Amino acid sequence: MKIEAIKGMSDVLPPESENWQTVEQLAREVFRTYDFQEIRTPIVEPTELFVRSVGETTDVVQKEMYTFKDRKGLSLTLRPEGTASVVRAYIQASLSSKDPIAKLYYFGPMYRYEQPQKGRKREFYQIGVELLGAETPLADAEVLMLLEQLFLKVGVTDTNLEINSLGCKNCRPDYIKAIQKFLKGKLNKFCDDCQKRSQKNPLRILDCKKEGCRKLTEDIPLVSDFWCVECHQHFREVRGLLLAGHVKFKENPRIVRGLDYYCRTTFEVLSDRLGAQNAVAAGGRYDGLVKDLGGPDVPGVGFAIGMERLMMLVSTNPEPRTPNPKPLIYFALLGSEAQQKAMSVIQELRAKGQSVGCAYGGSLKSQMRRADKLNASHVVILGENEVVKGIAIVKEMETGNQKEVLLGRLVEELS
RNA sequence: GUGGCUAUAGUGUAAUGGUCAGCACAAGAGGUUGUGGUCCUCUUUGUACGGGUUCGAAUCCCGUUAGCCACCCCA
Repeated sequence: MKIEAIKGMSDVLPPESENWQTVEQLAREVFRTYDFQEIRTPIVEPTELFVRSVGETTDVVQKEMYTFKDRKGLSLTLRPEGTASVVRAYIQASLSSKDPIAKLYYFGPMYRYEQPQKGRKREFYQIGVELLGAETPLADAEVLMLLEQLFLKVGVTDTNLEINSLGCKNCRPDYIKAIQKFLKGKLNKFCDDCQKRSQKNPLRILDCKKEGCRKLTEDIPLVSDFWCVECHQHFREVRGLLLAGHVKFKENPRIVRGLDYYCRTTFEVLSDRLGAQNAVAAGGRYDGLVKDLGGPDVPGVGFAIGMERLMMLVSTNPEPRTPNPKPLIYFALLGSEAQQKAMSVIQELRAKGQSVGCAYGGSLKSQMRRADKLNASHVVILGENEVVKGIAIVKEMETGNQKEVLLGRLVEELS
């Protein structure tokens, strides 16, 4: 009976894990240049947090959360997204009273109980950014500029940024009413899903993929016609700033987000190399959220990048085979006496930062074969003969040259 | 939650219902005293799981699980 990872969850093995590290490192570098700082929050939170932030009627809350009771009967949930936790932490630590602006980023796993498919796992990693405390369009623009920079930095250049504004508390209700009015009388012509959407979240009808529904909504009223003066102004300024910052984007009045807390600016980064789940990053503004969760009335804007999806775009770049040897020194050891003699040398080299491997047994031939497989730059051969003479043989693998070195001089020779 | 496709060593793949499930790569051990890559020899590892049909099942049927793809939805 084999034990395997559960459905929708997978291991990131070497050498792929190295690629993850590289991307994460580049991301951290970008965050630093934008003066964002890392926040780490628990993976498990009270269920209530997500119900209240993401929204009771959303699919994420209704059917996708990993929710369970702890030993005292408290309802806990594995976080399905990052923003709620960050906002919770922001409120809990009273960050707003220490600094009116908080610029935070995170990196970690999220959990959603969904049917896995291309680019979608039940456990998936996100890189996220939250900028709290700034209502100005400049904040939206800065976050989007950061996002673009990050993609450029990791070498992904064939994605498209699409933006929209969902309006705010004041003007969105009018828009929803308009949609419902538009649907009246012809709802039965829409697909089953859209009929359900008209009740639950009428905005979603806008991004139905079915051709029939698409046709029917060709002349549906657009949000832009319902923006209040402030939303209009806000969105115009965001666009202006993006243009000034040379960020390429497309306006898409049909972008609708599935999480309730979004308002005003929303955006998605799309790729046609990802299959049906074509968004590699998405986000937007969430001005009422902090207050809704019991904090001060602080605005916010942020995004999350799907790490697995990003890696799909990154790793398809052809990587050149590098035959260059690694700076790895491999110790071929024959006999227990040789092993003993090698210990202090190995320890010293590693302490100096040198990467060192050693054979755990086998013939010299197999040890050499292994050194070659590991792509070691040098092999130190230490057998019974060498121990007697108080020396070791140092072989440079690329040239095949080798020389005898006194044991006492080994560290010096190799570092 | 729904639908379609799939499941044979670590990986990629063969095998009309009928010998011991074959091949390649990978991995490991050797190739006259203790020296890597090429080459040669040998070795390890497999029909996802559970039922059924049959004289006989990798092969046909049912169920389960997992993977892939899509819907819903989302990063």
